[in-house]
Amino acid sequence: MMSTRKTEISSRQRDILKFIQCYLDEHGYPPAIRDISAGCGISSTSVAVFHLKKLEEKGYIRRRPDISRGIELASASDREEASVPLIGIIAAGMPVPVPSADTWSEADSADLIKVPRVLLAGAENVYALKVKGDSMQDALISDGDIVIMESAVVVENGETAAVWLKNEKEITLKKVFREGGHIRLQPANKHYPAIIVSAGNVEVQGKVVAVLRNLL
Amino acid sequence: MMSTRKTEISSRQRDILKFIQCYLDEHGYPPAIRDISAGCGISSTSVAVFHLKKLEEKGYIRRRPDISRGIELASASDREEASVPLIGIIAAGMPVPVPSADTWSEADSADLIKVPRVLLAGAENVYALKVKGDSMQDALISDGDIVIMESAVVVENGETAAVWLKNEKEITLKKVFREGGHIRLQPANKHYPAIIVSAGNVEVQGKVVAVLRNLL
DNA sequence: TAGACTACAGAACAGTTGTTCGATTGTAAA
DNA sequence: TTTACAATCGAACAACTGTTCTGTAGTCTA
Repeated sequence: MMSTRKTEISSRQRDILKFIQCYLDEHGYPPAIRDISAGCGISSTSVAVFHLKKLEEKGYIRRRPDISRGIELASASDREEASVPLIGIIAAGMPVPVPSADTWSEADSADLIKVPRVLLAGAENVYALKVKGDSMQDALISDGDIVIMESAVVVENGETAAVWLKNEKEITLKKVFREGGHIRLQPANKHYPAIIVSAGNVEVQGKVVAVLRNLL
Repeated sequence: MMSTRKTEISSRQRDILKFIQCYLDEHGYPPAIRDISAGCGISSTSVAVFHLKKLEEKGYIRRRPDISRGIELASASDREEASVPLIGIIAAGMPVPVPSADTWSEADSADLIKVPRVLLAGAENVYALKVKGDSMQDALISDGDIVIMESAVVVENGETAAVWLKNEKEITLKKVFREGGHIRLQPANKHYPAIIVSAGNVEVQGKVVAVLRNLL
């Protein structure tokens, strides 16, 4: 019963795990077994293999047999971020840019921004817009914010969307509720009033997935 | 003069570059030359080597000679995100958790969140807090938002900080301005009034670096 | 004490992988 | 046409690297 529990690892194993993370950070590719041995002061590759097996059993890493440097961290840091194209700006009196089919295939790395994948919650066909002006403070959105959008022309009740009001010729970010022929647009800031508009006056431009704000 | 300019790459080279990115995304380690050949429909490793040299000359990748899978992307996607410890919640009537010295050394991967490094703008000693309640809507911050903070006890004029008001026993996020003995706390939402407090009543808990909001 | 387990070392083997050389083809410039 | 160069193929070599085997040593438990 004194045996190590599944999630517990020895100090040597923690060393190795940390070394792998650092090496990956520094080089962009994983270390070879001999790199690990040397880096952790182990004088035999078999010892590294031994601990690597433990780490794999305990779920900290994954390995591909017979593949050089085929070590993956279970906390797969790479998979936890996505590249999203920044395709334009969003402001009150302006329709939002609409992503074209090849927005995502043409990797114009200049306009790609990194977003933690957890923020995306599995959404696909996402793109980013930079907010211009203070017209969306009722949506708790500030000038300079980055809004992550998902392509959509319909939204579920209660979801936040970028809505184009045809009559007013205005873009607004609000929670959308269908209510008997009319549509209620509810600001995120509860101190602001909801507005009721006719279904024909609204055009959903996309769902709001996330908001990034940089204060520095 | 018709020769390819430095930044231009052939379609084959773009293919290879894209393949490397995808492979890295999928596996967590770079492809071997033979993986590239197979993945791009090239039947000789020397052709891949040939194009890899071009890509390196043009600055798109870096290579380590004689190292298996020793390919680094110049756009170092890995270096573009940071892990930030999520150490607690922030709410109106509660002092914010203060990070201890070993908050950053003890990698409790459970409470680490990934943040694009561009959002950090070089800030160090950053930590994350989850916002509880709607008390900070004047700061354009919503219930459920993640606030990225930087340890600091002093702030420059105009910077946004988490401020503890001793008399009111309340946390608030505001822009801080020193104005002749007093301090003006300015909400991000311009429709809300600034408040003036005595210097002795404020205690800066940290700078606000960024805000993440997930609507889905 | 014997048995089981963890941790380590050294070495040999085999598979993976980077490198290099020679040869071929197509296009564009001299 | 000749020359130059980009792009390709095939094959062989050498280095890198993962795997495995044989030992040794220390600790804990029955």
